[in-house]
Amino acid sequence: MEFNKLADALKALGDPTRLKIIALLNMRDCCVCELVPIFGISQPSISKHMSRLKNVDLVTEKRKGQWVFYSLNRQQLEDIGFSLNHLPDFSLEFNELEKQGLLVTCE
Amino acid sequence: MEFNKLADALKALGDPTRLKIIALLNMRDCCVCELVPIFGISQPSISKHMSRLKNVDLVTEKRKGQWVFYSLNRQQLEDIGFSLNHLPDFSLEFNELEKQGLLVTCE
DNA sequence: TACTAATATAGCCATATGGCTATTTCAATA
DNA sequence: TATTGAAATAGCCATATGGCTATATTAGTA
Repeated sequence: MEFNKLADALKALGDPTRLKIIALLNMRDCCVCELVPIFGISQPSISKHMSRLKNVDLVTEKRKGQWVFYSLNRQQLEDIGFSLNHLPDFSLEFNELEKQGLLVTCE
Repeated sequence: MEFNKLADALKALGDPTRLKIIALLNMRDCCVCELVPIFGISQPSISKHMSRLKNVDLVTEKRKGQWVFYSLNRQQLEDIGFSLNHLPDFSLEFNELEKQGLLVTCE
């Protein structure tokens, strides 16, 4: 996953409410009106959280009648875990540091 | 990992600067004065980032002479990835919803 | 066509965040 | 001891965030 996308996705996950929403969606698709009583926060607040999760492709939505059901994008969640364990190679940065004599080689 | 700790750790990772610091530490231990020219931000800003990473156990520090070297806590990073792929079971929340007749069972 | 229910959007507000400069602390050294 | 260099802390500021209420939008129904 592209580096800044990864940071964005982690940021979206780094809120207890959104993380719990992800855990709930991992069990079962949910609509907004189910999440409201679980969290005890307003409907617009839940909607805003869903919007953030959707923006980083962690959830998808599907309208069913008057409800909008949200599903977890498990692939994206896996990709995040994978990316965390396969962080990009930044040796170029160290080469640059060395070129400028800024590497600290201690002991 | 405890749920709120996980959210805190993800939040710490959810910033491009800190995520890149983690990626850099994955290659090699670094001190603050090496990170400053890499990011082009002030020394106190780097220090603050290191402090946040330390608070969620993603890095450890070791003083060597006048420098403080930071190391990645790979175990913690792995734990985060693992926890993401093994989110807690929140069926109780759905039981509660059902008890209150708030489950939306559509189609 | 109204009316209701679910969801989204707009906009407000208090707090958190990520940058900065100035200053302090701590270790090495002249 | 005085000085220098690295890192941490304090405190400022602009922006982002996560809550809220009010209002729009959309689908189902009387």
